[in-house]
Amino acid sequence: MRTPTGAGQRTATLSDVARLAGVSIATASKALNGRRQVKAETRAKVIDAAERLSFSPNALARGLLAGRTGTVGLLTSDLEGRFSIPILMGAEDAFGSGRTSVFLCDARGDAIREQHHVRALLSRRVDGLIVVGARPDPRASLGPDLPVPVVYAYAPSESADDLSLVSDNVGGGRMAVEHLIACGRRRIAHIGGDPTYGAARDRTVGVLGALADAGLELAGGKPFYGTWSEAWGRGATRMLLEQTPDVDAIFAGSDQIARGVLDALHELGRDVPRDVAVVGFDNWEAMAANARPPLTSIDIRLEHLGRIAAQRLAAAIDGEPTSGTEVLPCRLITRGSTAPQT
Amino acid sequence: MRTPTGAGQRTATLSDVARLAGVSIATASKALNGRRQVKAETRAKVIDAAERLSFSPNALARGLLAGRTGTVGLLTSDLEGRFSIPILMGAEDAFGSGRTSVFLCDARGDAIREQHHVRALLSRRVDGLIVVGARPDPRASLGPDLPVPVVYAYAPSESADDLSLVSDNVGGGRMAVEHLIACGRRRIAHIGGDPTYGAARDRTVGVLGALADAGLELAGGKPFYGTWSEAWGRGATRMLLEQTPDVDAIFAGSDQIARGVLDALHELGRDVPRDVAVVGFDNWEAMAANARPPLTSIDIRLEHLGRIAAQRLAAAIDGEPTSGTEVLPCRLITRGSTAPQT
DNA sequence: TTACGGTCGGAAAACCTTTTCGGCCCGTTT
DNA sequence: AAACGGGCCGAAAAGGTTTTCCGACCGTAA
Repeated sequence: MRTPTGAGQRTATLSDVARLAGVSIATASKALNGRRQVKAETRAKVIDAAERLSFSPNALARGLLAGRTGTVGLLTSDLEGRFSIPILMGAEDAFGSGRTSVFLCDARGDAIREQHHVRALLSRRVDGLIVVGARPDPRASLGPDLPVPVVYAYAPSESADDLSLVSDNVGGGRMAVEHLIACGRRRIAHIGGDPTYGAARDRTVGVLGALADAGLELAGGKPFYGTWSEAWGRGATRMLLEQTPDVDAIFAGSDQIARGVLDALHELGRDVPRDVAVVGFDNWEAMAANARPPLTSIDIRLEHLGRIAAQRLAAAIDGEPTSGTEVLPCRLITRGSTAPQT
Repeated sequence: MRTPTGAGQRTATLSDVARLAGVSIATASKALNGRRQVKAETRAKVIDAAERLSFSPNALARGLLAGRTGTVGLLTSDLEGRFSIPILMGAEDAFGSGRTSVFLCDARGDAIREQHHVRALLSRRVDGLIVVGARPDPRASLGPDLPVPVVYAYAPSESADDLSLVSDNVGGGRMAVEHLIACGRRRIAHIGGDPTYGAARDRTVGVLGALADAGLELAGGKPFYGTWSEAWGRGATRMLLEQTPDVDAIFAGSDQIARGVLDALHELGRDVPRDVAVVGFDNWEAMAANARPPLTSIDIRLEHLGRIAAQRLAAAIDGEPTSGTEVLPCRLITRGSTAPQT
């Protein structure tokens, strides 16, 4: 066998440790794992030997024996990592510094690649999978007969037998509008994103609900739908103001759209937040915090989503599976674009 | 043993396949791996049995035996995934649909977490590591005596014995200015990022080089340094225009800064690109493509970086290690903010 | 009929760790 | 003095795969 590169010697194995410590392999194993059938003195000798050899137990052998690898796959389809990295962080946090590691693979929204990765992960005997879809709409299930539990996050599975975790877009829309109302706004418009996204429509549902509860009408008469782009935010704002000049608040379907909204308002000479308050969605830090003024936004708490996903997955691995769709609440992040009216 | 959740039956093993096919384990293995000491008819029987049981070989057992796992760890410290996801994609591409998988872990720039992940990856016997730093400056080496080869990408290692891959910030700065000159600009200013970043200073070096070659001076007299934010881009632009009103081009140290520059120029009544051309850096799609006008930017080709990193790592794993720092060229992406003067 | 070469299948070792069970030794009790 | 019990340690099996080597069988040539 060729010696690996930067590598020094072949990695030490347990029998190397045992030999150096002058004990059997079994005793070495027990000593290192805290089993208490070894004399303290013997244990110390073994531990010392292990350190000297910088021994690290072979997780392959351990996993082979235990039937568990302490490994979880996070399969994403996110092209920019905006969603998956926070979810990954949350999941890592949930597993803490324990034995379980989370590994991320990117399928790029390609079903072939996804299949490839699933096979690779399963052959490596991960204990479970977290699947993060490309967009928040329901996606095809990986199937009912996988050998490990699966949790779908961000995008739910089409199958009700799977466990899915999604964020509460209806509640988020409601939250945005309630905040605007609390800021004293009454003529609230909504510039949504791509209407082929369920999330876009759900947010509108929340908007209309909150308005109805407050006895208000949607300014502009109807929600505007377009694309998830700044350009659409600009265009829609111009249309809206032309048609309904007395708008005093705009809830945008995403932070990108909100950036366009801010831009257009600025150009049209409307002060934000004095004349018009603006709320975005996603709390995409780079977009929202750097806007002028900084953008109030609905945070969908992806880290939290990842943490819950990991908890549910751990429970399922331990034999307590769940199914159905769990809807996680959003959170309002207040910034300058909605400073309450004075 | 408890049966896993969504799981059906225990996963099939090679001996299950062998039994179903009526052959020995050895023969089953050879049949599935294309060894040619089995009759075609026997092979067919085995393959059929494997499919019926949806057999997938246990990579743990295989790796244990082979001393190789076909696994590479991508250890990142990137908080938003803007850098690591493209690098991950490039690396996955380089390994193609072959046997090797790339798994990403996030250390969040925390040395403790990084150590933890390194240990976890090594105990799982990855064949190599790609380390992606948090920022493009040199970072501490993981050490010379790891049992597997390591490639540092984006941020070089402090040790010359390691192999590092970085993007050519000097060349990128040069490229931006040369482009502006080619567009007919002569009074070119530079609004850089955080001067504690080597990358910020390197880009300036390229800028000054290109200007010198063309016999030009830097407009504004000196490069401006600040932070990597839109706010800084806005502020610096205002300062710059007050002091040097006849500027006809601005090269910004990042796309975020460039967004601020565009914003300020717009506010000051300068048309882009007619009065002032603007070039950004990073080619951060969401920022650059949605700017108004769309932003010409220097692309540091992270996918390419990931691809090369994977190739070098593969070579090192195969016993042909390299060391030193390899500098990869950038690429200019032309958009509306520098339409050539007519 | 015997010897020989080639083809194909199987037994067994190896990879590394954990755990069970048996055995040894020493001290204590009857 | 004999028996018993407890504390420590080691032998061995198990987990799933690949590979090496050996043996069996068949057909052909002498």
